[in-house]
Amino acid sequence: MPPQRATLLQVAQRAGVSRSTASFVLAGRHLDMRISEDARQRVLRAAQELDYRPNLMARSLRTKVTRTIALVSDTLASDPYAGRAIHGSLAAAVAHGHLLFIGETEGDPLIEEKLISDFLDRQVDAFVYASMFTRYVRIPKLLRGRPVVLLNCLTRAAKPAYHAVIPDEVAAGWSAARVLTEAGHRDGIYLTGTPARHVFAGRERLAGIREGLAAAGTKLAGTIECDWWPDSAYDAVSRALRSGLRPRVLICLNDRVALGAYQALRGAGLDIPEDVSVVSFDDSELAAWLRPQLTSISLPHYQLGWQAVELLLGPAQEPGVVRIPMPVRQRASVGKAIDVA
Amino acid sequence: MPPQRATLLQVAQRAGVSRSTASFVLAGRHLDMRISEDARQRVLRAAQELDYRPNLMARSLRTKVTRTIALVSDTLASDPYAGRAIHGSLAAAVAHGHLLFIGETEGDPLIEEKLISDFLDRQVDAFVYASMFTRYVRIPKLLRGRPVVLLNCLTRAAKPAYHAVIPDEVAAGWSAARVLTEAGHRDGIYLTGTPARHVFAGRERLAGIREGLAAAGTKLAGTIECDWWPDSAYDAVSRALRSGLRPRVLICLNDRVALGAYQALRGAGLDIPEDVSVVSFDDSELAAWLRPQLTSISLPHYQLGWQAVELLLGPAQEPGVVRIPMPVRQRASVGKAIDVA
DNA sequence: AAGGGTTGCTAGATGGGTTTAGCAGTGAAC
DNA sequence: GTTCACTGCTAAACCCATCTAGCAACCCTT
Repeated sequence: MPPQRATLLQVAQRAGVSRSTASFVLAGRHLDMRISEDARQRVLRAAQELDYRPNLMARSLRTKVTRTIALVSDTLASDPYAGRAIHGSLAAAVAHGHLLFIGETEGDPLIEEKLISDFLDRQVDAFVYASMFTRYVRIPKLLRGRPVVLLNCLTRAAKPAYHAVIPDEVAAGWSAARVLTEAGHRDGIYLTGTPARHVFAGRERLAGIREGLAAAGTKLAGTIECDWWPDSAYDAVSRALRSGLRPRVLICLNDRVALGAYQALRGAGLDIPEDVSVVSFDDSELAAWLRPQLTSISLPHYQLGWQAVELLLGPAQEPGVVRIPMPVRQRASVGKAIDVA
Repeated sequence: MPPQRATLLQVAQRAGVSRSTASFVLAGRHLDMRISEDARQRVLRAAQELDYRPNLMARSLRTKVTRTIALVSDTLASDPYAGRAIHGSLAAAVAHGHLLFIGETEGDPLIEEKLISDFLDRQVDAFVYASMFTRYVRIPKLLRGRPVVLLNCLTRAAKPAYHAVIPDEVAAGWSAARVLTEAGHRDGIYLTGTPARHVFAGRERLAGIREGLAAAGTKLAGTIECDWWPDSAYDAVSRALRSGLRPRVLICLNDRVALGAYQALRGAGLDIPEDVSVVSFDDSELAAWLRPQLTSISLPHYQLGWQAVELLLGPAQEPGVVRIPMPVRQRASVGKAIDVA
């Protein structure tokens, strides 16, 4: 049996004023409304004595502002690391005095519509529309014209109507290339993992890698094709090694691929980074656990989530695509190139 | 500019009835209130034509029920896997027609108080109070006497006032022991990882392991002390192997420890499971990625989250501690014991 | 003494629902 | 012809804030 909350009426009565006066005082509008200092003090004291907290439902009913936002994702909560995007959104929401609802659509348009309706029925102020993988999306009808920021996804509109926050994958590709070229690597650089055309991260990472290597006057020696999972990478890299391939560098399209590559290289008796350097993307927990620790270009989930909510609740800006830098986590898997001249 | 929502008044006017009548019809209380079938149909049609959806803020103001719950955690959203508990809670909440707020206290009592106040101001119906690590907690003052379920934590109260949902770690210890004894292992079984007394999971897992082994007429040969991280485990196991220890089985207190153990065993030229069998706890993603795949006793985060909300919103039950089974994920890291007789 | 300005406050409408209490109208019973 | 029950509905209170419009009291001016 928690204590009954005091209402504004009770505060007003205790202070000997009307509800209106109490409301003005507590809203800090006493100057507007010319409330005497004496009355003000009485209201403030009464509110404190009764431990008054306004009923935000009642306030919101009147003001149409709930100070709540909803994060609608496809499967964000399911993914271990993408959960950090939720964490970042949450932190930014709280920093702006808002609370955060979360909801998952499982990628199902019917669930999505139901979920958004439920949020609208509760009068949420704004939405973060998030995707697990970076991709193009259509804004659901119910969200059109409302305050929405896209998290890890984009619309195809020529003139963007919404903010979109995505990781800067092209720059990340450049970073990976720079890590290698600065260590003197120019030859035997193989991409590991299939950069499927429809996978945003793969396409852009590859583009950045190509540009970065080209800028340093070199290029990829080839690609070891595989899915983005340890198993597939292990098989592919093992096969490549057995067929006589002797890479000097593997650029793995994510850390899971790197794990598979590590296992394959170890299995073939090759040392990292003495025989083969490895650089990867994502900087998941795994990267710091591998031996040697893996140099990886970080996917800043937390920042993505934070920035999305910041665009939603911070000072208004022209809608557009915000690309969040992917910082390099330099560790021990990239060695100096041996001069073969 | 999203379309203006129709109000109950507009529905009533279009149907040619009063707000009261429209409300009764839409609440399905037409029999109670003796509304003619004709009037009922008119209201229903009007509601459909106007695409009427009730304003839940207004309803909640009156009924004191918001159909929202709050998940208050210390650092749950930060942890990759514990995020699945949020996912489970979310799914259960939605299944009961509720929406879920989340909030993080970072373990700070001041933030916690502020956060809970914010939730109470928004009239949430109930709380899930969650902890990252299983541990004893005190219920915050503001939550006393309200509907609260503890997720992955416990109170010390002799007579429990709240439901608590925790993983059944003792049974998990038994399971680990059973996996080994059924494969014929009796000797050279080493615990890996320090089961600190104040760490619930460690204490209970160890107790279960001891009981399980004893029931099969054997016991632990010793403990390789280390923190619950790959690095520490790698160092400790490497050191133990160098000092001449020849374990037949390592029971790792979690998958990260198992990763370190794998690395150390591999480094010493030992094969898994031919030379050494490994069993572990948590069944994180990692377990399926290691070579050979790791047999691990699963920490069912999703189930924990689901069950907590189920206890909150499902049929009322006597408060008490609910232990969620930790299923065995049998993979390839445990081999048959070689008969040394 | 009438008119105007200022000060300090309040009545009451408003938001959009739920729910209690009760009112007409009809038909049947006595 | 009165009483009664029943049917079908509605007025208005209620939840708890916000906020517009305006009132009473006082002082000052002319």
